[in-house]
Amino acid sequence: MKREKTNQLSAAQFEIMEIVWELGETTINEVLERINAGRRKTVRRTTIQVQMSRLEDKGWLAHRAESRTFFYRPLRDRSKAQTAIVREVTKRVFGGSWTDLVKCLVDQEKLSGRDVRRLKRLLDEYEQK
Amino acid sequence: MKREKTNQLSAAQFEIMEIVWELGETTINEVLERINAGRRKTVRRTTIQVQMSRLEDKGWLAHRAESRTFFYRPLRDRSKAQTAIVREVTKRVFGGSWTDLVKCLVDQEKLSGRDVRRLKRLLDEYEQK
DNA sequence: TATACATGACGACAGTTGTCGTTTTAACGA
DNA sequence: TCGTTAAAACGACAACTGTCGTCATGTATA
Repeated sequence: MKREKTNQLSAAQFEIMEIVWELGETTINEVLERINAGRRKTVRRTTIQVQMSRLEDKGWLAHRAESRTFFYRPLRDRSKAQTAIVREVTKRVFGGSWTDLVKCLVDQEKLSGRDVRRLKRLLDEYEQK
Repeated sequence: MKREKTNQLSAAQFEIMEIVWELGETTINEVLERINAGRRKTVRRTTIQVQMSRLEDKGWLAHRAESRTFFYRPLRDRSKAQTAIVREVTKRVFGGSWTDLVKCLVDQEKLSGRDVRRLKRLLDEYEQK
């Protein structure tokens, strides 16, 4: 009956986090502005506000108040979040096989020649260690 | 106010699909048995039933009735589903950069020497074409 | 000072998800 | 034939999500 709680980022929440990671310490208005920049369908301020509160509940953000305005800062790294997501997908979708994931990428034939060379270089570097 | 509908697989739904992909054509009971095999916390039959109905609504499964029993079969490939998920993650989490995704994997230092060699071979083959 | 304005607080709502419990009904065995 | 039983149908519910609208209040301005 009870579902375990995850504190995982939803799509909209990740998008907001991206902006906070980029700006370092920021306000609802700044995030709102970024979110709505070049968007056909814009969202309201309260939407962002609620999501940022939820992000705080989940432990991704913290804020301090300066006068009437809240300044939010990220509590966790972007790379940590990315890693967690990739790990989850690898586990859930590829039975934990990292190579199967990469194989899936390669099979999509979306990699350019440069991409391939870049990856090989990455792997070479990795092998050095 | 209106959200676009996705027909994307949820975690629990993907897990059920995995079983259907493996078994080819199967019943609720078979799926239930697999799901509950080696699980601390088991789920009820209706849980599976509801999820499989939802999968049918979303276009992932179809069924035929034989006597009182429904036989379900997958309508889409496993690899297609995997690809869709990887593509979505790449786009949403890595700004569409496949190489950044792989870099994230490599940075986790979870790849074994054999993994690396396997990947390099994969890339070599890919380069041939 | 009086008032408009900006900002966070609250509550709401429909859609999805993960999970059940209960009801109906067809099929099978005594 | 008739009761038992297994399957699907139905409906429910709490948690989360994406999105609002409205309210209270402190702040800055005329």
